[in-house]
Amino acid sequence: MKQVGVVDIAREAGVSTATVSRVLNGAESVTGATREHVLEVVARLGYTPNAFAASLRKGRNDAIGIAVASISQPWHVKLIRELRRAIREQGFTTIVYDLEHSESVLIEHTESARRLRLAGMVLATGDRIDGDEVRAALDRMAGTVPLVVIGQELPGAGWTTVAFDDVAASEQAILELLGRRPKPVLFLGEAASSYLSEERRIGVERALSQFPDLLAGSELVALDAGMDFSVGYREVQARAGALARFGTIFCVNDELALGACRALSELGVRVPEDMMVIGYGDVDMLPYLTPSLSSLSGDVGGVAERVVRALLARIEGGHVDVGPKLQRKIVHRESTGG
Amino acid sequence: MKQVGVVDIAREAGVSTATVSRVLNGAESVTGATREHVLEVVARLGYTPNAFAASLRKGRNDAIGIAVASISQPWHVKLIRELRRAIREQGFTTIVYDLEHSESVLIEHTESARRLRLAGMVLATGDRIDGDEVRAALDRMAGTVPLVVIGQELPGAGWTTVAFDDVAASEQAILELLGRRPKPVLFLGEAASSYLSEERRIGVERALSQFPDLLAGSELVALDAGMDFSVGYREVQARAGALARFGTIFCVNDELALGACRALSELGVRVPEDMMVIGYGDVDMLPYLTPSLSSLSGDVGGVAERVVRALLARIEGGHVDVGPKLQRKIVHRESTGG
DNA sequence: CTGAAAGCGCTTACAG
DNA sequence: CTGAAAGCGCTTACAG
Repeated sequence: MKQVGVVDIAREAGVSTATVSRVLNGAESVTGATREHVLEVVARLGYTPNAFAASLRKGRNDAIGIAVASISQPWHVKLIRELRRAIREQGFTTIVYDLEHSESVLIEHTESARRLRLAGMVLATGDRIDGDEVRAALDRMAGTVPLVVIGQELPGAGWTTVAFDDVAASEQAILELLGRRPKPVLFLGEAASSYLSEERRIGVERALSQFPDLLAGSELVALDAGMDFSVGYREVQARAGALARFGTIFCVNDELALGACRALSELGVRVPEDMMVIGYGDVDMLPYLTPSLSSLSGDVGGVAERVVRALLARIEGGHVDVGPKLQRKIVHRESTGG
Repeated sequence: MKQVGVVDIAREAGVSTATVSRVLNGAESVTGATREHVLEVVARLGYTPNAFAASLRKGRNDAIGIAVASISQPWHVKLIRELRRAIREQGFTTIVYDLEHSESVLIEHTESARRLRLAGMVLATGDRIDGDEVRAALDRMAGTVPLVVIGQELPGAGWTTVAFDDVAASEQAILELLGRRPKPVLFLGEAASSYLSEERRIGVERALSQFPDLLAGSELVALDAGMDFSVGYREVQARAGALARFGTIFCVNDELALGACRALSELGVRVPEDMMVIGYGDVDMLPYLTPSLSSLSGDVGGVAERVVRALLARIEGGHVDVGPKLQRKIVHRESTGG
């Protein structure tokens, strides 16, 4: 069964394919009566234009890619929602890519973006993108697809960056928590593969360096095993005997913090009385946990807005000043004493 | 700056565009030397084929759509991962659609699927799809795009369904829990808009109907407000005075169960001593909550495998017997007494 | 306001 | 094993 095309519609409606195309693309010039008639035929024959033919002819694709490190992480899902909303307001469609924290998947997606001649691409990941292969793939993609990266700045990159000031956020949070309880900190971060962890660790160190004795007692862990609940759980369990020396567990994301809390509860360590716990991202579920979890929150809608503004500027061949890094704020809940 | 195309490669390599195409599509017939040379030129000029032109000419698209009710729900994300893996093994690419629990978004996506001439579509949602408009859009899509639906069966539908036997799962779970504690049940489900809730409610009723006095004391709630943490929390809070009469809170998903637990904890109701709580889906985080949450789990990988098998059969114009409904099993954790 | 015709960039019978 | 040429289904100058 052959699908119906413009020519079928044109023949049936007694007009040219040009007129059909004009009606379907909302051209002003078509007479009311003609328009009605064509639309009636389109509906009757159940015609849907072939997107490939249209894009090929137009020489452009109105889709913008949204690539996130992992759709398993609620923060990224929130970001996707906000970006979609902002992008659709500008008349573009979106296509979501899940990187699954994998370099090879990212590289594949850059190729897909090129093949599809995407109008633009947004990349949000805390994983490093400065490895040789990844960097080359991104540079290659950015050559034809305007790119905006969320979260990390690379020297000499051919794209725009929108980011939170995580160094400052971490520093300030640690100072505030040390004010509540001046004891060493256990920082659960990720190894060299994570740009975000690096930034956040630097902030923590910066704050602690004001108190050399506390810094000496602190432990800044660099994990290699991903960042989910199980890892937070395992790392705290592994330090069961040494927990008394810490006053705060500072986690590079909310999932780690959740896992850490579970381990503490099993070990009989009370939160926040014996240990404060805080995460990063301020995901929706945090108020509903027991204890409810404190976190460093950031304005996702604000990020989306900036990203889209920057992307549109790039698409139109210009640049735009995205302004200073965005600020985070600390949200206290039970896990830091409310 | 015009993008480079096959003709540029052909000219530079001193061959025809046909040969370039053959090399790029892995045809057997090309000589080793020619192949090497063409690939060298492709790499040197940084050529990426135009996906629109290729698909238009080939008359097909090797992409399969995966539409889920909401990517905010971890169970759906797990499903996406498994489906992607299974689909890619078959040589297709995937494209993810987030329905955001919205009928209009679903309808838009069916149109997108038609325009893109997708090779197939997988739809996973617990929301009803038998409303007039939605049903019409799905029928229309299924006319050209092979469709497999996960989770709900519709009479006379032109697609294949793969589903869990949720009626049986709920019935069995309730019977088991009544064995542990013969008290009335508070069921938190969704209103008429949810097919899944309906199935699960029926199972619960079926089990309770064996114990008329318990059925009389039970309450089967039909919520209208979505299914996230906040709803579970609010509904339990709203029944603060009446909780003593129930022995179990049975939730239609894990997020509701999490919210319910938080409310119970605030009200000083101990889980599981005073109240058992169980959810649906067995999401990854459950073991790390306090208390850890019991749930009805299902084999997501098994679903993905069946779906892909059914979809391939449809794509090739045939049908396939997907077999009986899949079984769930109850996973006991602290919230039901371990 | 409308139509005839060219052409977007590929792939694939067909011929050699 | 390779090339010349047709054609996938649209949209858009161009002409009327």
